[in-house]
Amino acid sequence: MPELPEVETVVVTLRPRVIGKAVIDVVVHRQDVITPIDLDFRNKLQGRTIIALDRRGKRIVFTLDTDERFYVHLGMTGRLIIERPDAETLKHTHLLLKFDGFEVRFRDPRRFGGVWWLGRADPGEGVMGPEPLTLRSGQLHKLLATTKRAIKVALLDQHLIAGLGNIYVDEALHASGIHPLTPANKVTAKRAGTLTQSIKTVLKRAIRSGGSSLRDYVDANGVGGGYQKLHHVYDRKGQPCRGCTTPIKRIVLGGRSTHFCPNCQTRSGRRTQA
DNA sequence: GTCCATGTTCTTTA
DNA sequence: CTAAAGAACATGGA
Repeated sequence: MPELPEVETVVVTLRPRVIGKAVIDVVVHRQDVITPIDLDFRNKLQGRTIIALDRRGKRIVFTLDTDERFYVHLGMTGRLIIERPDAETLKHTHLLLKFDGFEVRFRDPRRFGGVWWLGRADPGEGVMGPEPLTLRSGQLHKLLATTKRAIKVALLDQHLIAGLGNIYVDEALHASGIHPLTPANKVTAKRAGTLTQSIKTVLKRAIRSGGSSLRDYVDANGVGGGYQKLHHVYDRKGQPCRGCTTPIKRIVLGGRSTHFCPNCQTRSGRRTQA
């Protein structure tokens, strides 16, 4: 469920509820969602006040009044939801943060997500690419020049650029008319500039719609997003391109399903397409 | 039963 | 060293 727009929406809806609030208690139902696995998370948080809540890539970063931090990653099916203390505890609820009058619950059936303790380390950890919303035009071109991988695969690499996932890479490539199989280092400076703009536009629109709810994504208030209705290619295999009516194609790249319009999206290096 | 899923990481192979 | 391909993680829905 979680790419940059979804994670941003969770942060924006959660932030006003937890900033300046003290954690009264913590209940850990599954210790193995926490890294390091032997951390006494309850002891670390109990009585501490949340002084900041931020997003870095797809990470939701909590800062405590001790200046220590931890982050939640939602993985594929994770949710971070505000609920009343008397609300039924649903299956796959692994963690509860109890505040005065409400709880923040982490639920994640597939458990690809979890909690990572940072201490005073940087949330980017030196292994995360730049934030796409503040990307400068020449910056992307420079990053893409470092790899021959298909542009689709390169943009999914969080080390190269942070926050993009399967939906928004497909949408941004379509918006900029770039074929997903184009080698990253063959993307011209001009096209990289267009792509930079497309990435920002797509992400901003998605944030404005509260993200994409395809399966079970909801924000911290349990409200779904609406951007899935505005997708041009993602999850639209066989349906007409909104620009030219050509049926949207689906291929597999880097093990991920990839959607594009074979008419609107071209490869920079001439020749036929796959 | 089969295939697929908004993510990440590791292993194998070239 | 780069990188492609595949598998792995775990669960649920169509």
